Amino acid sequence: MSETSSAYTPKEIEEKWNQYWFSEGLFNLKIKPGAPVFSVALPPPNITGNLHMGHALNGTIQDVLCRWKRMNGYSVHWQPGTDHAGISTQMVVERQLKKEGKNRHALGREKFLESCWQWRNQYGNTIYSQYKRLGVSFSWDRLMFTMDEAYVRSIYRAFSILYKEGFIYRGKRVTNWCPRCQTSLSDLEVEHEEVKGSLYLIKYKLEKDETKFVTVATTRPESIFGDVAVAINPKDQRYSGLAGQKVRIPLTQKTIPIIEDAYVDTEFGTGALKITPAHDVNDWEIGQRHKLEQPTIIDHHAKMSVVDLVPKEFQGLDRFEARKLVVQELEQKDLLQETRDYVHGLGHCERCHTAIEPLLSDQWYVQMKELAKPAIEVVENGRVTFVPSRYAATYLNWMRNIRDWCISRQLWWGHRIPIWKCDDCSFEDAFENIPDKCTKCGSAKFIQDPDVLDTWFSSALWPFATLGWPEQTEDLKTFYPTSILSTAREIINLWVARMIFTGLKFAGDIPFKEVLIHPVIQTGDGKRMSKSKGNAVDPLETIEKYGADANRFWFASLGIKGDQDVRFREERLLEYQKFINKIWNAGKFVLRNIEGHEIKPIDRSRLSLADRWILSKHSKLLSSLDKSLANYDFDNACRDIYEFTWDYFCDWYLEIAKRQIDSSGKTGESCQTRNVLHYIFESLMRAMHPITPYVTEELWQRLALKEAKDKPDSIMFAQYPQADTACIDEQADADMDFLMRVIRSFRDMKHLYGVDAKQKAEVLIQCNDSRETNLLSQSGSYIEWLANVSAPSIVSNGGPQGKTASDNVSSAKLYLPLEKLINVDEIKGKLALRVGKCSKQISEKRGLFDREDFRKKAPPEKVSAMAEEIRELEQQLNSLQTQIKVLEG
RNA sequence: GGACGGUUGGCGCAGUUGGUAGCGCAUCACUUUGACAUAGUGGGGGUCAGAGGUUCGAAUCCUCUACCGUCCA
Repeated sequence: MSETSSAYTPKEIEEKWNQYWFSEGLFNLKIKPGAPVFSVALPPPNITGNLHMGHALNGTIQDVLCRWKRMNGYSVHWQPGTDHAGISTQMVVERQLKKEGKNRHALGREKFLESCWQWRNQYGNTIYSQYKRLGVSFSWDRLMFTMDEAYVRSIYRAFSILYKEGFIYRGKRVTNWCPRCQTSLSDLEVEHEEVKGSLYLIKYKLEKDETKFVTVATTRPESIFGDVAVAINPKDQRYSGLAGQKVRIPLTQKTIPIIEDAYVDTEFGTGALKITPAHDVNDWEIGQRHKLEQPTIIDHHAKMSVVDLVPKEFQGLDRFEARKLVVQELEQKDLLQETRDYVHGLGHCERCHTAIEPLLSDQWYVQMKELAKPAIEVVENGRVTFVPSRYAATYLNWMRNIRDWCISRQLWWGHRIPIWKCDDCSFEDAFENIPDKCTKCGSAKFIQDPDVLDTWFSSALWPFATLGWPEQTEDLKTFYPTSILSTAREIINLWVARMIFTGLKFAGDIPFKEVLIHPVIQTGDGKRMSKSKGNAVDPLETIEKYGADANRFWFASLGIKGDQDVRFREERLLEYQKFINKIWNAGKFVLRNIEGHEIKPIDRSRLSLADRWILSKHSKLLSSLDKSLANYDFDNACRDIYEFTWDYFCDWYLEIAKRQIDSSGKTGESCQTRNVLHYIFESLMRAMHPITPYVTEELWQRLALKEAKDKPDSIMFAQYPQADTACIDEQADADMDFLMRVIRSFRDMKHLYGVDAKQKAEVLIQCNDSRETNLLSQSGSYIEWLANVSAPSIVSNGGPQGKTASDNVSSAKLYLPLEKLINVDEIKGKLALRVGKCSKQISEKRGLFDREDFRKKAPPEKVSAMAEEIRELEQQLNSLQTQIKVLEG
């Protein structure tokens, strides 16, 4: 970066400071004895993942809070880490093996796991370097991985507690089976999607009288071989008397009973439901109620099983092939009554998008009812709160209707379920340490369960397992419960809920006090971003293009309390890139002006109006920032910073400061101006630092007084600026506001009448109010400087005669004599325009004011304010009309 | 089917206890004065999805409707 570069170059600055922050180890966890604690656990990204918009947004939110708290003197711990992502990682590694012509079964479990570790060590940490570019202040010396040794110990302890207390059981249930991934999935890992399919109406002939039949509606005709009953609603008149009779399964002639069950929806299809317990969750439940068999007729690969129930010609066929063939044969035999187009929800594997096959299988479950109870209570009684609060309902709805959690996965990569079973004596138990023989009979054939745990089982322990639980470590005592958890709403049930119940169960306390749910960033046209659709915007590219600070400012400006979805807009990044550039240039200006001058504390007794005004605005900014950050109103914080910096500091104060420095060396004002410039800008850098760490570090390092003994190594450890209420000066605000209106009015008049902006026009102000007269004479130079007019002459009465533009601001009447400046003829038309505009405003306001009800019932101050507005407008109109007359005469 | 969110100038959005609408981008005009043309100055542009209600007065509160989106069944 060179002193003279006019545009900000983010990449250069970001690399420079990243290098410094890391080489000095500034991000390493430091516990300050006695200081308040702020603790955050980063939602661990998946080792197969790359940084996406959600990570970047969420990272920014957490970083803003962590940096803010750190600057406020807190001991801040932000726990970073990654999770092993069972299915994803296994898929990635298997794909790689396939390219090499290998597969995991040929390789064997042990070798396969070696490949997984190899892959993880090579690629599993890329997301860290991506987070680094975003500038997040993790406790970088505390990286954790869910398969680290210490972490695994926590998992085995947690599992074994649940097992010994009877919360974990093995059960044969219909689970979501992914035929591609060859594993079961929890309900939450299944995505429901609308698909266009068909509803087939199939005739099941009555055993007693083959001329009669019951028509059953189904979307899965291939499953008829697994039917064990046809169910009807007991209230359904159409089928009265049929219960207890038998029907024949088409194509096989097997007889099955007609049963009655209130579950059957009479409105759906024909009102007769075929029951296939092994291949449908609801059918399984009905089957349980009626003590029916559960024959499996589709296998783990979603092919028709080789069993007697399935006719030979279908055995081994893929389920969709079989469907076609079944339909064909039904048609041939006139057993297909009708085929209707039908759109219905179908479960797909979240990872590979294969249609889920509901399958009866042995799985491990966690009994949830009792565990959920305290987790519901802590949200109901407000110990854990959601921001925005509406998400508490999402959470409670899930938890109150909680079903048991299927925690076993038929994978190799992950935490192998710590249950051993003896081949000889059938003894089975959970162990935290690997046993070498059966603890009951001593047999060596003591074999560990082949399945691994759901990845979310390990993630559920994240807030305390990372801190050393089950050991009562200092870290755990200091940083648990954590302060906030920030995440996306899609994992409230998947993850947040599970952390809350495990936290209460194992760590004995809530895992966090507040849950911040940020919006989801969609594509520009409101679609969900996804890698597979190829419509995802890569935050690394936008950081490269616009700079990390601009990206972070955008993320923060989205806030978390507004819309639940926001659309990606490149224009916004451009806007904030320009804003960072603006700050850069303002910084350059300040630096250039203080160079070679001794900066001292501000002498309050020698301040100009503009100095007092900017100090007042600055104090107001700081107190509002404090409130905004404490309430997680990041959007408000950004707006306030943007407005202060651009509209007040750059547009007005800097322009006045230039002239103050130039013109009034002898009064000593220039010296105060430099002090004020430095004071405000240095403070602004600290105020902004949590949002835009790079540009603020760069400028602050250059601004910070070198002689200051206690100057910290980085702005990240500097004190967050506090509002100085003594600086809040309502009178200065009002006075500046008046002068700004006068200045704008002169600019406007010059423009309106086509006066060359560079021409220093002679102006005159007539004013009767003593306060405003004083103000105009004391600070009249602001008008001269900023409106580019001559020093205004102020008179108490008698405006100029002749061809003159005029305007009213408060009690002041502004005159701009035009004869010498422009062609007077043009003016008339322009004045007429203004008359029209002014009259329109008056009639609008009159519309309200002239209503009797308004004057009678509205608060008196509102009525008088309105009257005042109208009076001013009328005066203006009057003045305009007079002007036209003057010009005409 | 249930729950939630959104609908404000061309686009993206503000609008905290109701007082007749603001910002950024874009657009038009003027300006290259030494922080910044990734700039400055000024202008034009909306009656707040629709309907009804409460009120002297509603973008803001209530009811219904439409459309878009998300989550859970």
